[in-house]
Amino acid sequence: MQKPSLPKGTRDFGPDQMQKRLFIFDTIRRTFQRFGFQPLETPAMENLSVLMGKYGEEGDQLLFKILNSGDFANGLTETDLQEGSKKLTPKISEKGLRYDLTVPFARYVVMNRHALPMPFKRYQMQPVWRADRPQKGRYREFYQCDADVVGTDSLLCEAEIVLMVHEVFRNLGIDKFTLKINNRKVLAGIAEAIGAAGQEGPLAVAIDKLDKIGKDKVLDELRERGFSDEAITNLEPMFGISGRPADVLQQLKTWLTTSETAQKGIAELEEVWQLVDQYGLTDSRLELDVTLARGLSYYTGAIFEVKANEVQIGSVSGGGRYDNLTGAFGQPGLSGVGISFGVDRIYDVMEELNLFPASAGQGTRVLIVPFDQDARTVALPLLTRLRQADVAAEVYPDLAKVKKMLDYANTKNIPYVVLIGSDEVQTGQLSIKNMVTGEQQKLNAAEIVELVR
RNA sequence: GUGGUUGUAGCUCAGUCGGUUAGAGCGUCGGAUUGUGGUUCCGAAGGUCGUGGGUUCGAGCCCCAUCAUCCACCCCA
Repeated sequence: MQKPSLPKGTRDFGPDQMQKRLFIFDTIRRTFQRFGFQPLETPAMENLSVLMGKYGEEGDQLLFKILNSGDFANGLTETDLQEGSKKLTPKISEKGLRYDLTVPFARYVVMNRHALPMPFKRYQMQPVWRADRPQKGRYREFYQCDADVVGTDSLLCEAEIVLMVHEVFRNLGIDKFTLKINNRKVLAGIAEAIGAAGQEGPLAVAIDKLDKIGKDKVLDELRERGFSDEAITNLEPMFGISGRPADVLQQLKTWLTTSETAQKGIAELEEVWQLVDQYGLTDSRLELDVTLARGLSYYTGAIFEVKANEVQIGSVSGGGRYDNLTGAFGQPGLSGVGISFGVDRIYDVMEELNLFPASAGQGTRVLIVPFDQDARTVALPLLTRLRQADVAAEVYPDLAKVKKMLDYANTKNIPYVVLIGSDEVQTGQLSIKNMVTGEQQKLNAAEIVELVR
């Protein structure tokens, strides 16, 4: 006999967990729909040609690859084997599990471009897979809830993302969150201004860690990554920037006056702020963070990241604008912007902070307990009436001891139990017991439906 | 990919210096109670001590390997 087990980094979701997860999914879905996004699903697996090269070198390594079906080794030669896994992989694997929802979306848009309304707004809530090492808040299979708009570069979309983030987290009950925003053009501008044009990638990765490891170590890392002493000296003004968003933007403007790219990024950030204001967002959690970088290489404009303030667990949501994602699939010039909610981390946050409402765990409302065969003639019609009244109801299927049946109700947290024995069958007055208070009263079927609905 | 942590009952864990028959709580099942649960009382079942090797008169405990797990780094939701 073998012990059953689960692949590393994957999990089952039992009924209790699922009910809470569905609460999260439902909350997010309602917001997406309210903002005019339409549902989309794509296959779990994609051709590797679609996936490879979209997430940078690191991303390619984290892709789960699927071994070709059938005789995958057919036609392989000794030299193939000796050339190492990198050359061997494409010969034995042509499919992979999706790594995120944005790239499959871009593929879908390109394949269906003639049929889609433009701008096209879609939401998608599906699992994605990454082959990295699991740890707290990090799984190999996890769910993302994405909303993206393609076919417009209007900054209204960025503003709407800001609004959606606020709506979702407030509806979930996560009031203490921070929505950080930055713009890749500003980062590119900084690289330009310090004389390291085109190096914004490594620059961003390093300064992203500022609040974590401090200024000195960031500078060390930049040196290691090959930035010149001159560039590092030129970066100095960045560490002095502070104040309210408007002040920060003003300081950036002055500092980066020579970079056209930076000026554009700054102007975009200003406009997003202005638009959010016009939407009338109150008590905004939006913060400007010049050190925010984000990894995925395809972002070109705004970048977002959401953190839950009271829980140490990476970001719970992230996104940004990508100007040319569909370009890789032969359709350049289509700009898009999107946001992704990480359901699993949101779940962990809500669990840790005890934020799930009691209603998120509601299952069966009424359990009917017939004492004998005869009692079923009363039980089954009542069951139907309850269900017609939209009350979640079930009957205990076996003729067991009453204790056992009431235990069942307790384990499933069922608030009402209807007990039916010979007395009840004769009089039509059924015993209904409130499992929370322990109170029991006799009511007829119609009154019971009325009480519990 | 790098570093570390922990693996003992279904779950959470204890187990002294290496010593003879490996424990507790919770849960499960049965009974007290053949029409009343969640409280109480009584009883029972449940173990390849992750796996393989080694040291020893003797290993849950020490050593090596291996697998799994969790945590941190890299990176990310």
